[in-house]
Amino acid sequence: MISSDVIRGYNDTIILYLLLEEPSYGYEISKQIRTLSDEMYIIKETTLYSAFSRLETNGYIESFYGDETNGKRRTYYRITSAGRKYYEEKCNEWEITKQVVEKFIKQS
Amino acid sequence: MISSDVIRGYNDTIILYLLLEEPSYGYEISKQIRTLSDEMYIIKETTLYSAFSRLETNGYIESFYGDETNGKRRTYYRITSAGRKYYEEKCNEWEITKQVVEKFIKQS
DNA sequence: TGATTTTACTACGACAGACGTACTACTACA
DNA sequence: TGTAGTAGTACGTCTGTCGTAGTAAAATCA
Repeated sequence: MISSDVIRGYNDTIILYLLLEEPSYGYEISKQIRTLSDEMYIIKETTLYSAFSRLETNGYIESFYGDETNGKRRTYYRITSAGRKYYEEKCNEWEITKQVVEKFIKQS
Repeated sequence: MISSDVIRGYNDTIILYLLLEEPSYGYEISKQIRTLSDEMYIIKETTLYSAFSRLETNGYIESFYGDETNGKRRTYYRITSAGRKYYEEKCNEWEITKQVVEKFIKQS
């Protein structure tokens, strides 16, 4: 299990990645993060929804209501072109971050 | 330049790494981070000194006063065995974090 | 000799992101 | 009818980072 502090800077990036192909909604994204990470990272609900609102405020995603549901009404999110651009930047930043961190890590 | 949010979870680890071989002090560590990261990451003074106090509170480092100085009196820090153990754990965690994050990153 | 720069650190308050807890609301199914 | 699963909201707290400012002593330079 990963501590939230180390992944903190990448929550937004992870969410954007999961919206690249098609719009999705909170509960689904939360499950995808869980399974794609092999249960190594389970995002907290409150963290996820506050990320959505931050991303929307910043213009990286847009929300709309869906019809079909298996419970409470879903809020779907769609990535914007600004969001795609931001995602690309974060991917580049990741490469640099990785290089920097690894100067201070002893590989076992 | 790396944004502080992405490296946030690794400030403590970076500091501990720089104390593995021999005790050091704030100003020196700050310069080492700067040069070792090729100017990619420049830690803020306040961030650094608050990390020291956190690490000491947690028993990962110990402080003592040095004699020689080129300015104000230095506070040196020495890593403890608990600190070494914590560092090792963080290195292992890094490997996992890296794997997880890279599932959500598109390499260019 | 006096002024400025560099070294080395401290104090204090603000802010953002993550999180705990609790709650709402609707569907499916036994 | 009630329990589990789906889907999301509200609210307050905590931690780490950072901006700003200030202290203090040695080194450097004019």
